[in-house]
Amino acid sequence: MQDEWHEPTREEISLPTVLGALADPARLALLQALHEVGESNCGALTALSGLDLSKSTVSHHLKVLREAGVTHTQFVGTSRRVSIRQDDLEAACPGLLHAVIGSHVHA
Amino acid sequence: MQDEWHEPTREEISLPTVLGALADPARLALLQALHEVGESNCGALTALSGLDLSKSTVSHHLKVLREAGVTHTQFVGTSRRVSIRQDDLEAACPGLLHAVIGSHVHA
DNA sequence: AGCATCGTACGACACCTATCGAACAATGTG
DNA sequence: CACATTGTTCGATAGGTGTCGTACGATGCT
Repeated sequence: MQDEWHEPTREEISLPTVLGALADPARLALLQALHEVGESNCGALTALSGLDLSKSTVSHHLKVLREAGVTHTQFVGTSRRVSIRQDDLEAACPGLLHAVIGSHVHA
Repeated sequence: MQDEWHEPTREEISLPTVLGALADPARLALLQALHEVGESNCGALTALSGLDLSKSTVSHHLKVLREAGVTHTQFVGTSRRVSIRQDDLEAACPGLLHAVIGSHVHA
């Protein structure tokens, strides 16, 4: 496969798209878990987030986060290393990530 | 008609729902206009936001914002007075409104 | 009363989305 | 090489969403 996906550049990150990516309890849970653990792979993230979703669904959610510019994904063997693009998000939507992570998610 | 709609209490405001309400360029534009002008009615808001949308569509968007707990709506004659629930939002999702309003919306 | 104005509600349409299972590709391990 | 592991992709399906036009209701004005 390729070495990386297409992820939006910092300038391409758009507020509505980011908000849309975060407007889902499952993705918020994934983001929360990711924030607590720093970086992780898909499988571990599924467990950490406490979500009961199929592999394909989690893969879909991570894709949405990635394509919105929220997360960065690297290929590591058969696994993926997912992390939050904190600096890029701070530049594109100042304060947003902190506000979202700060709120305890009462869905 | 009645005197007010059902709007969620401060405790009922949920992060995913608020994010979902904000995850639309039209609603962000309405919110931006509302923030600049303080409070307004539906018609004026449509003009101020620079949106080219039908009455029913704007009405729909304002309903989404209202039901998410983002805005408060009062009946004033045949018109409506719409305002942002700044305090409630700050209590439910600290920093979120400021972060969203702060970002210049490049949709 | 009659009419205009402001906004909501409804039905319709096209489109997007969350979810799943199954099939597939890539890599690591015996 | 055969097999297990990790994710992605595809097809399907059910349900949500943005948009519009039209019809309606409430209020104000003449």
